[in-house]
Amino acid sequence: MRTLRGVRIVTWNVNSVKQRVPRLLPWLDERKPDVVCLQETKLTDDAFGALLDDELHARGYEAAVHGQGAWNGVAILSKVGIEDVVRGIPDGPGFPDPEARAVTATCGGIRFTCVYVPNGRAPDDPHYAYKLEWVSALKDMVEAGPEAKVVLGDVNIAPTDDDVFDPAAYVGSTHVTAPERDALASLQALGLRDVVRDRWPDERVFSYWDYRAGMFHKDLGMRIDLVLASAPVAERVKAAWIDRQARKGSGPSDHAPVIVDLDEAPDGDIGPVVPPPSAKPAKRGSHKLPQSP
DNA sequence: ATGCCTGAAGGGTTCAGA
Repeated sequence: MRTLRGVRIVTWNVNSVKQRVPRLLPWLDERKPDVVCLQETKLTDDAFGALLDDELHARGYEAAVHGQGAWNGVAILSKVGIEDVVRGIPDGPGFPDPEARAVTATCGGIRFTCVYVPNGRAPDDPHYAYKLEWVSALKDMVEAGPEAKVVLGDVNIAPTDDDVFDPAAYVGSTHVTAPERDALASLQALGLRDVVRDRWPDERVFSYWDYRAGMFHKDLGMRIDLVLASAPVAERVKAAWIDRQARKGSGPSDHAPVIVDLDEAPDGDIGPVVPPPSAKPAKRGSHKLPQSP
């Protein structure tokens, strides 16, 4: 366990950990996070272990995985211990059966809940009602947890219109509707702070860009991958940023990792808040909608 | 074209993702 350097925590929807191994392992070596929450692993627990156990152990990680074949799947990797693992949301909703969308563990004294919130598909789809029920059940579980906690992952909800490249492009779609935003706000009302938005209140900050139509190149994305921290954790944040570098190059996920560095001293001077140069988001500006030919 | 990529499963195509 690190006691002097603080703790670096991450959430990253990797969109198939099997396909992402060539990006994930070098990224772990480069960024050296202490706790990594992964979503859309798309592997059973046995397959995850066969693929990654040796590579992770060699890097000092223990893993708590909750997966299934083909779809969904979450995992927490930790260098600072991993205890009291809970898979899924006990008594939570399913479609119709429970899906592998949450895993919770205590790492370095903080309770981490790694989530992959259901997509919802469309506001009139049964998956949309399931999504709202799922977030409500998540809130109940998190509320019953300890004081020092972080809920992080792909929440599939853009908290505000500032979190999408153009609100007009999403009218009638999921991820931006009032009931979804209300459900997210109810979760945050437990005292969870959106630490990336807190750090970049007026900046254009996205975590997901569609693979198609050069959306990443044009920086037309959404911010749907969040790190929500309770006060004892949020007070320790010394940097919070989205690693757009990991979205570049060949074979990326369509999501970028969200990185949060916590200072070790809960009540000490946290010093200047300065991210790496590559982390500075572009200034918010006007952007055209993608046009159909 | 109104799902423009990508991944998975299963089968030469379809579904799902946000």
